[in-house]
Amino acid sequence: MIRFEGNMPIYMQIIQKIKADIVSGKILGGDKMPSVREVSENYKVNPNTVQRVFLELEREGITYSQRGIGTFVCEDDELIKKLKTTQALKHTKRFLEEMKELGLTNKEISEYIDLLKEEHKSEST
Amino acid sequence: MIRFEGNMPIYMQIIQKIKADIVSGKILGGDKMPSVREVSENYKVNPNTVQRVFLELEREGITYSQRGIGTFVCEDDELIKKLKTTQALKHTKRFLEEMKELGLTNKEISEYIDLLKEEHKSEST
Amino acid sequence: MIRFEGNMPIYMQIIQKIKADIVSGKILGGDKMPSVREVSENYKVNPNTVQRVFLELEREGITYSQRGIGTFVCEDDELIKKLKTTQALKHTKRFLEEMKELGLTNKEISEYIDLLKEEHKSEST
Amino acid sequence: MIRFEGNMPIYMQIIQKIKADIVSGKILGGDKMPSVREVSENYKVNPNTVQRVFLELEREGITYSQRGIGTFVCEDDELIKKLKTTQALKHTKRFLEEMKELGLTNKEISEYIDLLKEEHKSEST
DNA sequence: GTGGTCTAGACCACA
DNA sequence: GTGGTCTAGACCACA
Repeated sequence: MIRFEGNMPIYMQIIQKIKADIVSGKILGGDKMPSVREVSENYKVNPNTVQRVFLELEREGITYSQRGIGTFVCEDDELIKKLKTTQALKHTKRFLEEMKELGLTNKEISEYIDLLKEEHKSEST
Repeated sequence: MIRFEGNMPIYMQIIQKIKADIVSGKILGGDKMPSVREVSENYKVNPNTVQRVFLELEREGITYSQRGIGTFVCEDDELIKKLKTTQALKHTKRFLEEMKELGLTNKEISEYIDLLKEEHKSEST
Repeated sequence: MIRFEGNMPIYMQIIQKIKADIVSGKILGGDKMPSVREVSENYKVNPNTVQRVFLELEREGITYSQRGIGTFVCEDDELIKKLKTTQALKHTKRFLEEMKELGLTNKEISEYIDLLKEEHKSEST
Repeated sequence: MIRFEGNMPIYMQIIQKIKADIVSGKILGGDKMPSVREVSENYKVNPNTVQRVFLELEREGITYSQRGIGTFVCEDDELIKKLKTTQALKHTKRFLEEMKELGLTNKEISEYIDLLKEEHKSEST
């Protein structure tokens, strides 16, 4: 169960959750996804919202749907790996740009990361 | 000139840009800010949007306005330092969350950063 | 084995394939069609779907079923020729509509065809 | 005003119409699109349906939206040209495959096209 | 005014 | 049962 946060729209939070599950191997290539109705009940969210999630995932090539049968995770493992790398690079690039913009040096950036890494450890689930 | 990106609302992007300019010393404590109209023309943006930016900056205590004279950057150096730290922590926290969600270890995160740090150096402005 | 494509429903794709096989002479008039179960296993498809395919083919007079014996391709050569023409016209009409909609002239349409005809030759099966 | 046809979903028909208008130059790069509400009233269609149309066009990079301002056609003329070529090639490829599947020769294919080209002329708007 | 998100709910094609 | 389309309508952030 997700607790939906702040400003990010619900459908995006669900997308992120699913992507994370795929990328981290909780959901495997070829797996059948739960149906729109199941996800909708599971997250207490309108089916249309889930529909949108599935549409988006399909458009990104992460899943494919077969009418009357269900929605499946793409079997192309390469694509999934690429997804992970692409996402990671995107986040890192953005982060570095933001930090540089504040006038921080590489060294200072590393210090901030080390600082919060520790916190993450101690409060980790 | 900013090229406005993706989903982040324009007013937030301008706020972030101004904060970065203050924190990195491009704009100094006590400096007069350009007028709403100037910023609006400069960025080709609706004056209402700039108005909102100024309101928010003032609410956060980063600027103060003097009726009929203009808006000025707060002279409190402490506050500016704090602003720098706050922003840096915010970016770092978000970044680590995103990377963890992809299932990346601390070590992998560091590798991504080191990878892009290098690029930043070579193509640096 | 067919790889089912995009949006066209599976049952239609199978119908089209069978029609093409009849029209091109791979299946001959009077031939016994494989059973629903065979087709279903062959294409890894739900028997209901195949049932629907057979129903439709029979409705169009392309096949006829004999209870307890099986389904047979119609022996009427005229009908098969007509089928060929009908299908060809259908495809052509649709194609021309799509191309016109893009604002292409007759000349440009011919150029596209000549271009791809060549490719088809060189990589032909 | 479009009269919506047969099986193709309304939102796709609107997308096709808009793409055709862009590709044929009726709508130019940089133009502001009519608002969701306007299109919705214009076509007597639910705003959500139009929303979906705009989403799709944006995802394909054909338009971009600015919150609170409106939706605009992408200014990249190259992209629009590419769109035209891509679409044309896609249609042609599919068409040739279908016709080959019927066992038709290149010459026969050309004959079908010439046949219908004529009709298109005589009944053209 | 303009786009974005979400709910509620109907109806359909397909398997 | 499963996904796909569409309507009606609310509420919001943004400009």
